[in-house]
Amino acid sequence: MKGISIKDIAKQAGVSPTTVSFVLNGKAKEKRISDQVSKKIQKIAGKLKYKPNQLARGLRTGKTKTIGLIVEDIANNFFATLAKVVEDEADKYGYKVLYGSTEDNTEKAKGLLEVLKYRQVDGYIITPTKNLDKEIEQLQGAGKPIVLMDRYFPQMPSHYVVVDNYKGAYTATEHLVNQGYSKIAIVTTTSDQVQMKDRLQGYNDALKAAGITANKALVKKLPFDLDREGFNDEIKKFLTASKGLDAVFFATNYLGIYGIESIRSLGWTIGSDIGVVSFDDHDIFRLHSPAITCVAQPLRQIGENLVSILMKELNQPTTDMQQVVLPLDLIIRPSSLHK
Amino acid sequence: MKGISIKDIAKQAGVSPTTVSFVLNGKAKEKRISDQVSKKIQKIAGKLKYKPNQLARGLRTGKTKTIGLIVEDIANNFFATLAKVVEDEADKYGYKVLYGSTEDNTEKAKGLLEVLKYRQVDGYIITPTKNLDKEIEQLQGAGKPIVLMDRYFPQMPSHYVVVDNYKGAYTATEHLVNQGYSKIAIVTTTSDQVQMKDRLQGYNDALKAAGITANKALVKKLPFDLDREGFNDEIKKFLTASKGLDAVFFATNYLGIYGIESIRSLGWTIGSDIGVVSFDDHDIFRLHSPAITCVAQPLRQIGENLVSILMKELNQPTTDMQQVVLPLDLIIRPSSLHK
DNA sequence: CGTTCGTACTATAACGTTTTAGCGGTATCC
DNA sequence: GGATACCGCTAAAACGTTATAGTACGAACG
Repeated sequence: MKGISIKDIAKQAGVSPTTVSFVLNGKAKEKRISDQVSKKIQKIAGKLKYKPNQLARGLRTGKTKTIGLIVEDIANNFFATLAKVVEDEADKYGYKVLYGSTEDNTEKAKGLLEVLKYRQVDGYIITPTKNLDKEIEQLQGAGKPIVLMDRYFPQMPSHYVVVDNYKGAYTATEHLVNQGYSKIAIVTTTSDQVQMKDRLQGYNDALKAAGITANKALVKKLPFDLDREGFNDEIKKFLTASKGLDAVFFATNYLGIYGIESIRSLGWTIGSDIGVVSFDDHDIFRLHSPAITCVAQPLRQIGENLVSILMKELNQPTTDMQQVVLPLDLIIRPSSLHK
Repeated sequence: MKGISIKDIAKQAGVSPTTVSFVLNGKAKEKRISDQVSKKIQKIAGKLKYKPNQLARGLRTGKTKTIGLIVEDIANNFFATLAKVVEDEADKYGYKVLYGSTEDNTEKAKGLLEVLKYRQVDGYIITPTKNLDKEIEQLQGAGKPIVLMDRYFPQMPSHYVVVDNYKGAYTATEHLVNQGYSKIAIVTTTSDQVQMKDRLQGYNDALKAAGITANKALVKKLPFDLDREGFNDEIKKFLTASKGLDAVFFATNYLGIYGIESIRSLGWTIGSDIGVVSFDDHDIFRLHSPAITCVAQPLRQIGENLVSILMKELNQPTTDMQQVVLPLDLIIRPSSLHK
């Protein structure tokens, strides 16, 4: 069950494969193929439902019309929704998406890059892990367009699309202060990557601006690779250890989810016993009672920017880096209003 | 920045590309290449970090080591989690995944099949839409292994991995009856595909078995393409129109989520005012207060089965169809206990 | 009338791999 | 001593494209 090839069309039209290729690639004018022949070829191609073999084309041209999408965890709501947007947008340009999850593990990420590289993807959208800068620079050096997302390497020039993490965290913390909460903790990750640093900094600066002195005991950093129980145990331990604590800011959506679960299992009432704000929106936050205040990322915008930058680079590479920082929305809900 | 090719290795080793290919494909013994040469080639390949060009290989062999994953909506928790499992499992066999979302739209699904076909994926995992049987049969006819998931076409032989929808719905409904609820509604989709039919049948039969006469006014079918507000409006309208209603079974996870939102915005108390059970588990159901009883799908098992069947078919196609029906777990939570 | 030019195509090579057929040489057989 | 078999390897073709160089033909030019 072989597919239709350019040769089949050539045979039927009584011309050479070269001519068929020219016509089908819109080079009829340029290559001075007569309208007559041109139309005949078009018609036959249509009738036979000819679809170019992307492998052969890729082998010859070096372009596969495929982009690699590397995320932290495709099962996570944030990345899955983004994957959908990327799929949609890429499709508009005729590109398909190969995806992979790093689990925030640098070795896994390197493996993914390797595989995608020898699968000849044309460009990459990457949520980088720690220490992935060397590999990324190497790919860039090889002329492969890359757009980073969610985070980037401050010392390394690159295209990226991120959100204003600092301001998001600042606004969230400020909001808690304005609502009358004063002993405000943050639960974040052990990651020292820029996005988490910025969030922590935003939290710290907002407290300082409110005249609240920093208290290291109110900052809890958790590793990525705990399981559900591990997260819950750690969070509960942390929350109960901090006397007088009256609000907590969770720095990622999954921390927020575990956080809610933990607080509930402690029997505390969200809002009055403890104010809660989380980074990232999620159906859960909207539906929880009380609903959870959050800093929402503009997912569609992020995805659109990622793909449009990548496509621009694929078509006409430039030397200047496109760096987009999108604003965040603070969505205020009851979880932070009942002090 | 060309990659290392088999020719580079051949040159360095002073042998022909053929020999290199034999050795690197493990055919050294079979093709009687001497250990000496064999080892030399291995060493050079290792040193140069040779990675075969998958395009060239694919062009020659017709195998791309890529599988196409067609789901309803990759942004949906159920499908995203599944995509992760499929990614993991496929990786074990050296396969990568190209994905696409149908939005339950047959035309989109056809488009996806088309694209994946001329991208030469080796096999498919498909959540079929209505009327996709013709296209699937055609692909099967072309010798492409396909495993269906979530649903299948009863009149068409195919491999599939599904869950026991009938029994799941039956058990869920029976549970509501046992808890003392008696006027039990179901909110399902307009889809007349087998998985939804089975769920509806399970619901009906469980009621019948309990001596409760069917009441068409308690069955609500909603189309897939509403927006959030549309779903909420419809559900609210339905729930308030049914006098005496004391429990409701939502037949998919997204319906369950909208359902909770709707019930809450009506000001009803889940559990006492109205018992709730949903199909599919979700973080939301676990974290909601009260937590929502649900019929959970064994995601990892589904994914593992899908990939393992597909791989078996890729390696040694058989004529008999592998059809797996996995059992479901009823996870009982407070939303269905307070009558 | 020989040269140049333009038109409308085509032959051929190349991309990197795998596969088939085969080659030159030595050893074995009857 | 001629056929046969094995050994260790290689030449060449093929997969389906695209890009480069070129060709055959007629017209225009000087």
